[in-house]
Amino acid sequence: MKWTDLDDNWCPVARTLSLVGDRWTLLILRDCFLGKSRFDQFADSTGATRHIISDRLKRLVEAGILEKQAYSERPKRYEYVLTEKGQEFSPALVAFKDWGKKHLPVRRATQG
Amino acid sequence: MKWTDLDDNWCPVARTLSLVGDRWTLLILRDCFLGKSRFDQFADSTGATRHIISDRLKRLVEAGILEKQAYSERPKRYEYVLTEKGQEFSPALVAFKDWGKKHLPVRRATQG
DNA sequence: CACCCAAGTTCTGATTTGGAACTTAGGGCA
DNA sequence: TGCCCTAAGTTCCAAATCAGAACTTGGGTG
Repeated sequence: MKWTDLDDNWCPVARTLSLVGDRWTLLILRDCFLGKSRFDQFADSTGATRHIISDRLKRLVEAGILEKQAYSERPKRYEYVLTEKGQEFSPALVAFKDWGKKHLPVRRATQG
Repeated sequence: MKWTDLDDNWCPVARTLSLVGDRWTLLILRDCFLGKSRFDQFADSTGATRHIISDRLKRLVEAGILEKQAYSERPKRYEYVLTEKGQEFSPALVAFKDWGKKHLPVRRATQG
């Protein structure tokens, strides 16, 4: 079964997972909620390869969760910002955060 | 970067994702909240291969999110039930459900 | 004995990922 | 003009993961 085969599943959880059901996608969304918006920020912050960042941003834009906006014209440069649909995803990340804080205490410091 | 390299990340969302940050793991947890508990139920319901189910159940048990309980002695048979730690993950799945219901209407019926 | 069940494990080929280098379209400055 | 810098990707190949099907284990049933 492929990733996107879940997009018409009867279950809304499964449909949601067909879009955001992977580590890197969710980390990118976390970064968006932390105010990050640029390609290199996502790459540095998540630790994913540029290849993955590129792919995931494409999916998120297609899904209408992020919007690609030019912030510079001559060198064309884009940033990615949450749409309203994307903003409304915050309860899920908050739930992840709360669960992680309670059940997965950090053992040693790492850079984010 | 590997899966489990996130388990000591400063961010609780990242640490949570190191355990449950994939499609199949989250679908298995959804099934648990729907009352399912057996290997074949997970395989049938999620559409993941038996290989994946086996691997994910192992991780979830190791992480203390599920507990393996024998429900038959002679043929030894096990089922998987949510621990309290697992139960407390429900807000995240509820958030996924709500978001999916609102933003990803189903287009055609599929079997779950 | 032949066939069925549940819970896995094993196998092989296909897909995805990781990591590093490269590209594109300029800007700064000597 | 030449050289290095930035930001946003793309490309390459080897390594890891996955899909799908078959097989295994330890019984039970007719």
